[in-house]
Order: sequence, then C-alpha cells, then structure tokens
Amino acid sequence: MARELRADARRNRARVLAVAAEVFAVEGLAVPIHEIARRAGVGTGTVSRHFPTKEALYAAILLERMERLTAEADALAASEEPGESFFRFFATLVHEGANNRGLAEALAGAGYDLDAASVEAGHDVSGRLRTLLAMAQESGTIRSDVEFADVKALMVGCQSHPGGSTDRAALDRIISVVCAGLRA
Amino acid sequence: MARELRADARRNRARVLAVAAEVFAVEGLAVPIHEIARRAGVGTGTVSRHFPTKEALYAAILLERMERLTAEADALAASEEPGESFFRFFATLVHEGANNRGLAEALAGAGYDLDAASVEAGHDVSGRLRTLLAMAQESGTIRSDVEFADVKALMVGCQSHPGGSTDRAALDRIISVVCAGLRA
DNA sequence: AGAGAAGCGGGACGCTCGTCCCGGATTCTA
DNA sequence: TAGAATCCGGGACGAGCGTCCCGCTTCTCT
Repeated sequence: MARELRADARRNRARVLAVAAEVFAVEGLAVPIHEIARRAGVGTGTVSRHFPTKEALYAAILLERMERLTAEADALAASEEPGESFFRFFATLVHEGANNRGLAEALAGAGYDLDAASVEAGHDVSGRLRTLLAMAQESGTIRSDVEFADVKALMVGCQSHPGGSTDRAALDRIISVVCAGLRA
Repeated sequence: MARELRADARRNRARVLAVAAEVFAVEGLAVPIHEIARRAGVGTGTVSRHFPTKEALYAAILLERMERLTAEADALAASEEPGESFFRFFATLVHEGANNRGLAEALAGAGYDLDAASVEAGHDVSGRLRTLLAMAQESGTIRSDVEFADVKALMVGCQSHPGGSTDRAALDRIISVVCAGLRA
C-alpha cells in the first residue's frame, strides 16, 4: 500500500502543505480550498486528491504541531515544579495559538472534530493541559476549585487577543493576569 | 414617514422579532434567516421586508439590549467605588453574553460591524467598559499596565465557557479568577 | 524512445444562505 | 361592502464553498 509517489506529485503535495500551513496560520481555517490551490499554483483537484477533505488537509498540518506540543508537555510533567510547569505550558499554548489562527481555532473546538483525531494519534494537547493542571492543583500552586473547562476558556480568551501575533508584550501581560488569578 | 403599519404587518413584525431574539440568544448569529422565518410561521419575504438585511434584524434586537447595558454602566460609573463598579460590570457582561450567544458574538466582534452602529446610537458597551477600566485603574484597584484589549480578550474567554448558560457557579468562578488576576 | 500508468487542471455539481420579486391574499377606507 | 393600498408567501437568483470527475499532460520504466 506504500506506493511510491511520482516525483511531481511529491513536489505538489509538499507545496500544498507548505502553502496551507502558512495560510491557515495567518488567516484561520476558514480560507477556501480554491484559494489555497491558487496560491500553491495547482488545480483544486490536485489538493483534493492528496487530501480528500478539507479536514484531512489541516489535520495533516496541525497534528504535527500538536505532536511537538504534547512532547513539550510530557517533558514539563517530568520536571520537579508542577505549578511552574503548568504556567509554562499554558503560556506556550497561548503564544502558539496567537501566532497560528488555525491552531487556535482547532484548540477552541471551533473547527471539525480534530480533537478526536489527535487523541487517537496520541497527541492530545488538551489532555496534557488537563494533567498539568491536576498536578499543579495537587501541589497547591493553583486554586483547587478551578476546573479544566475554566482554564480552556481562559486560554481561548488569551489567544483571541487582537494583535497577539505581533505584540508579544501584550500576550505576556494577559498571561500574567490569568496566572495570577489562578494562583491559590 | 411614520406611516402606520397595517395590523397584520405589526403582528408579523413582532413575531419575527420575538423568535429571532430567542433563536439568536440560544444558537448565535449564524442561524439562517429561512429558519427564523419558518419558526415564526412566516415567509422569508416577510422577514426581509421588515429587516432588509440580516444585520438590520439583529441590530434591532441587540441594540435594545446594549441600551440597557450602557445604562447600567452609567449608573455604576456614578457610584463611589470605581474598582467594584468595574468588576460588577465585567461580571454582568460575562453573564449576559454567556446566556446570549448572539450578544457574545457581537461583543466579540465576530459578526458584522454592529459596534459602529451601537456607538452611533450611543449604546457603546465597549466604550463604557473602557471608561470603567480607566476609573478602576485610576483608583488603584486594578493593575495599571493592563490595557482595554486585554480585558476584552478575557471577557470573550469567560463568555466562551462551555455550559456557561446553565452552570452559573462555573461562570462566577472564572470571573473571580480573572478579577483576582486584574487586581493591583 | 515509446507505451502505459500516474497525476494534473479546472470546470461541473450539489449544497447552503441572503436577498429580491411578483401573483395573490388581507386589511383599511370611504 | 367594494375598491385600493398594503402586505404576504415562498420560489428564484446569485454568490461562495467543498468535492468529484474526465480529458489531457507528464513522468517512469523498460
């Protein structure tokens, strides 16, 4: 089943992936497929052959990014400071999402059911955040009454900060507000 | 220009307004006009005659609600505790938005340019929040480095809390987290 | 180099949604 | 109560989008 792809097909596939990653990051998941095809200099048929559905296209892009994020979370979970680990991962997610509208939308659940796919692939970003939260609460760093849904909502809010992709200071400021509020 | 509306026309207009208010609150601004017409027991033409565009329809609904909110903000601004006034108004907005998806989307700027219309009508909810924030910072209750955009982003986050329309405790909890974080 | 397979382009199709329009029904007025 | 003004219903139309398909091109392998 692992048929070799023809050389031009490989090239086109890579072009589409690169363009789509860029476009999704900057403009969100709502960009039309036609537009991605146009910018990649290919026909729409080429896109939909490599990625039968739109969901498949950004799953290919976002799952890779989620893999990196879960790896980072696992490293943090192994560290010795549960509280700081949570704050650090939270900040990472916010920054990542602010610079990648597509990812932010996916994490916010605004898109298709990408969450299920990521869980299945073992790249469950939300799950790691939940784990780190539990550890931080266990250690007494974070208010014990906050729930995971609260944290997720706050994360979505931070990511929605206008100009968050350019104004790094603003992002750090809003993160510090949230983290201060979460502290026990 | 103030031509009297025919009796059946008045009835239909009121039905459409009532149904639309309900539907927008529960399901957000994305519901099709056809669906609103169907639930109101009316043709789509009837809706679009009374409200030439979709934006006009929910402007008619949301502006009234925004009017109440700005009035409340003005009352709070006249009180003697700038800090608490801000927190109270913030909480009001979050609760209101959590129980009214359409309003939350409008405040988040997700919809059309309703903000401009509300400013023109003197029901500038965002503006009032900005004013209360400035007063609270002046009085030293709130960190002086936070900006209005930060507050707005946090508000959007709180409103996006899943099940915020049913779980009032969760809403109060996340609000308390944010307010604690904002304190100087 | 030539045959056959693999891939490409972009138009076609189906769907959803907002807006417009017109023949017919309803209400108002004299 | 009859004529005229007003309003209603819902189908038509156009725009935007995702997906599929087919005639043609390009690559690969011998």
